[in-house]
Amino acid sequence: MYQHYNYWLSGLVAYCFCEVVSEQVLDIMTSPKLVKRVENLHATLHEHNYRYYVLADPVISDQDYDKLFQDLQTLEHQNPSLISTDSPTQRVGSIAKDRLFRRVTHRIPMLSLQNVFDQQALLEFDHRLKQRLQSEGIDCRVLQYVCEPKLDGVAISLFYRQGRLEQALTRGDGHAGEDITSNARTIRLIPLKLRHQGYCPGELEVRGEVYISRQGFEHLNQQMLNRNERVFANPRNATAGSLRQLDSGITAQRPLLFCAYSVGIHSTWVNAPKLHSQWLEILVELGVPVSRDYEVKQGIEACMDYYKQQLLKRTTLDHDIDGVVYKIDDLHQQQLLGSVSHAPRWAVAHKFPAEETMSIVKGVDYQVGRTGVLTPVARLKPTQIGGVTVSNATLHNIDEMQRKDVCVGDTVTIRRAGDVIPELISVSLAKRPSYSQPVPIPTTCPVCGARVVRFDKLVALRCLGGLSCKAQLKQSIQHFSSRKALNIDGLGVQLIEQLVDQQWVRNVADLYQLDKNKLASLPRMGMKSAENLLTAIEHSKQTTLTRLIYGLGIREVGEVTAELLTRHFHTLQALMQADAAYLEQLDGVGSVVAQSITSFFAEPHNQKQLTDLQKLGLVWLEENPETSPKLLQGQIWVLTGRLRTLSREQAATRLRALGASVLTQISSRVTTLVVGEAPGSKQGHAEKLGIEQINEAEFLERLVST
DNA sequence: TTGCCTCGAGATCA
DNA sequence: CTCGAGGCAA
Repeated sequence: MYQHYNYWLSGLVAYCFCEVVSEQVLDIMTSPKLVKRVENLHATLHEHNYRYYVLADPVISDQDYDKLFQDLQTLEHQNPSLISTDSPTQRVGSIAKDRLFRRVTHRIPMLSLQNVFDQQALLEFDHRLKQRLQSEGIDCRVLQYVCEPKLDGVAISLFYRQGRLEQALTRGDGHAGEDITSNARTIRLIPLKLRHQGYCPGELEVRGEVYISRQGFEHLNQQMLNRNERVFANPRNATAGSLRQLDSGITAQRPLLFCAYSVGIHSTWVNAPKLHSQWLEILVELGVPVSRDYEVKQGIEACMDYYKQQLLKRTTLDHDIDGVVYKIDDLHQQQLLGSVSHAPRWAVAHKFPAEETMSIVKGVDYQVGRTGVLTPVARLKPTQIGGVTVSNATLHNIDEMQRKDVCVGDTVTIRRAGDVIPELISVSLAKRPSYSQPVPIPTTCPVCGARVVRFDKLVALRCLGGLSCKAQLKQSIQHFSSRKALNIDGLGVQLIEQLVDQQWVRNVADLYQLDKNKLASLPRMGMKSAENLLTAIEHSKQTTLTRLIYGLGIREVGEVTAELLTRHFHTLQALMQADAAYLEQLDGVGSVVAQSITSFFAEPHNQKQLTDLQKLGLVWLEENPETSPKLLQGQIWVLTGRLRTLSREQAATRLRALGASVLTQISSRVTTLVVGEAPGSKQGHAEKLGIEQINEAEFLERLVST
């Protein structure tokens, strides 16, 4: 630990130096001898770093290392032209100029992992894989897995070009993450330059976890305490917080560690590995740290042994792990298995049982959601669990609450499900106090007093107050102004609360008639804030049909459906006139959604709302400019039979991307029918109506040419 | 659901 | 200095 600490200090020294150096514009003639000397120092320091961090087998003392490090610094200081970006002294750059981290798309998405919590689910996982592989003609009575501990930190991706660290990204939503290169460079376990240049692929993306050791965490918090700053709640938050610093000088002072667990994009070469475990070995040779605890196992039973072994080992480790991960070792098998939307099929996280704690139910409140659904929420005596304080736990619905038999005053067991959402597991009847009362089921809304009903067969209670219920109104407005809807910047929950309570806003249209002076009179609002808000509101008047449809908060209509409706109808007028039967024909719209849409627009009150918005100057683009050009815009396509090259879902997605609507039934409005193998009755139907029919080859041709 | 960082702006005190 | 909003990660 303290050895690591010495190295961070060296990092600090480097920080001071490069600040000075960058201001000098010296251009001293450099002798070949000097160049050689600097190169040697680079190589030596990289080698010692590698031995220290990756192999955990240093061959020189810290003092000697620091001496070499300082030699290099002195040389670079005297000869700035010799400083290269992968020099061991260049870990800390300057403060990020552009105040936000740039968003960058991952070339291969960073998926998350399926989780299992017990042996049963794990056996099913293994069984599924065998079946899938067998159907691909692979003999696989025993699957070979790579087992490794699952570190509890923050996932990142490192991109190396010609062996040099070029870009570091956070995982983000898996699709795109943030560019944290300057912060990643300060982590000493992350090589700026890979070893064995000749052998390493030209492009290599390393994926792994940034984390903090328990000791490092204690030490950091002690430091924060000494400086009178706030301490971190747990190592993971400290890690995430450190990576988000705009000043990488601060990141450099944090005891961040790194451990790689896989490879993303990479150039291929003759001896490219065939196994995941071979990749891990290559990473070690390239100087990238990987877990020392990984093992290759034959069959899922062996994996379970590994799990038990790691579970025992857990407490002795210097860092948090929340489970172990099993991956199919054979890369070809991985490829055959492929992925589902959010996770690869060939890997699974076997999670350790979540930490459980006792707490006391101080009360149960009912929360009223945007659509009026009442959700019981247990208010708990604040309790530490897994490094955070939990004081609320949702009980989901009345059935759930009654099944668990929750009473006020009960002592209960809680845990964080999936390590995120607090969950009330059970009540301890033995500890139930005599005064405890069952939680009353409300018959009226706790917010507006309107009648509460429970529709047949539905578990949910619903407040009938509609928008005259303040809770529903507040949430509708929040939804309307949210980023993906009308995007009114600066209109947060607190402000909405006040606007509604003052009765200045009774519906979304009222937002467009707010008075600046009145606004400025609110607490924590001044002239400046009021002006900014009004500008943001004004700005939101120019919007798109998709945003408007989504923002209206029609039940069952989210982002995706809103986009779908825009693509198909193009105008609000057309959407409002569509009947349920027609809507249901749209691929992606079922009877429930169709019903929701028609009943929303049938409501006179909603119709008035829309005309009011228009009168107040709201305009929307009926084509969606936020997506690529639509060459099949306005066309309606139907698919029949089996396609050889694409799944039907893939084909539909491609068509929609080009602006076409995809329906499941033939009608006179359909423009084109794609006929695959073994077509159904749709073909005959289309024939009668004289609709254009094309086969798979023509279809593919059309996809490329448009 | 909680905790963290950053930003802008209001509040407070000298 | 403090707060609210917004964004991010698990």
